[in-house]
Amino acid sequence: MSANGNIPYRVDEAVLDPRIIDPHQELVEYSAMDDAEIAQITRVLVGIRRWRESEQAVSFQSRSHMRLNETDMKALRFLVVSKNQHAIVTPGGLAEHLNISTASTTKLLDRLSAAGHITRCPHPTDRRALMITITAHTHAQVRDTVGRIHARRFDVAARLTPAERETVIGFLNELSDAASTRE
Amino acid sequence: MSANGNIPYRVDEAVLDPRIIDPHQELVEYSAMDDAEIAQITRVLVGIRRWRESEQAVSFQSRSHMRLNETDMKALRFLVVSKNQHAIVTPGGLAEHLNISTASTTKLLDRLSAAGHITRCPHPTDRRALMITITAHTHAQVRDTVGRIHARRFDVAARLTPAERETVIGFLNELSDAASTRE
DNA sequence: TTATTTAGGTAGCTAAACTAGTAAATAACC
DNA sequence: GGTTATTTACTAGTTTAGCTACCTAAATAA
Repeated sequence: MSANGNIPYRVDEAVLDPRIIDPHQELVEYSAMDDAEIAQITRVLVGIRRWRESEQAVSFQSRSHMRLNETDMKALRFLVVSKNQHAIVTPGGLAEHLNISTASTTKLLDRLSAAGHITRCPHPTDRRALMITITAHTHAQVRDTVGRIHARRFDVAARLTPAERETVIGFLNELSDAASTRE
Repeated sequence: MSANGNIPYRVDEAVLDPRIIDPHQELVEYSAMDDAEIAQITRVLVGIRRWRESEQAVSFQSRSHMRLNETDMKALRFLVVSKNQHAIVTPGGLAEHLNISTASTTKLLDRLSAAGHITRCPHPTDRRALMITITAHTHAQVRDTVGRIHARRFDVAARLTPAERETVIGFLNELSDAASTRE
């Protein structure tokens, strides 16, 4: 395991090294830096991990509250968004969005329909197709959940100064670029 | 749906409003702000979403490369981390970490064992229990993957100035706090 | 008008979770 | 010290949610 970019790294026997950087004992060495700087960078990485974990926890909570699996929840979110856009959702379109087969989508719609979350209606123009409509109650429920999360993020971003926002935007974009680069 | 914090929000009919804030047409109104500020905040939110998506993509890539499902990969990561900490992993401990039953863990270990990723060894002190050890090849492989991701994040954080890092740390921590607060 | 494609559904299969119950080892209690 | 309770991993059988293959009706292309 050698350097893969401009940072040499090592992730092993971390517990033997005084510069432990996160709760899971991963270690990145960067010899040109002093300990204080490494400690600060470590706090960034811990922040990333902590945020990811809290996001997962929130998503799990809302799903288990509505007794839905991940795909079914994703389907409902898609339906809410599509309704906002006045777009018609068909089983085929849903299958494409969720990356599952149309057969699995049939089962998914059976589940959501049985639970009273959606109804299958005739498509206004294509008599082969269906129009999936989310029920009023479920629409309000999902919209509220999504909106709450969104409002919280908005709130956090709103409290930053414009300059701080640019810093955060740059950081997030670099993280995304770094993650998607396969060298 | 009324205000839940200090930001009133609305997530509906977004397409009818000029201040659309993200690709999924969710909308947060904040009447005290001008459009430029809202646009900037929107870029923060888009950055968050984009990063999440790229993280998922990377995780999926590494899993499909090793032909593992999410739980199995999580198990291997846990084994690597535990090895770094010189901690013994038992099937029971693994079940607890993964939030699955011990029966499911037995099957999981069968899969990982058949693929040559782990071996079941006798526990050094408890003759009922097992000690799960990750094979050298798999250990190196997983460690490398995790290390690479980690190194990239480290690299991005390292390129920030100390002041920028504090901004990012504060932002991430506030996001985590906001997500985990259930009011 | 005929042939092909498209949309959604059915049937049956599989992976990976679950619950219930088992044998062996260990811990707790008189 | 011997009996009882608990813990550990496992087996067996069930459930959930995906898949492929195939079907019918409707729309579209030749």
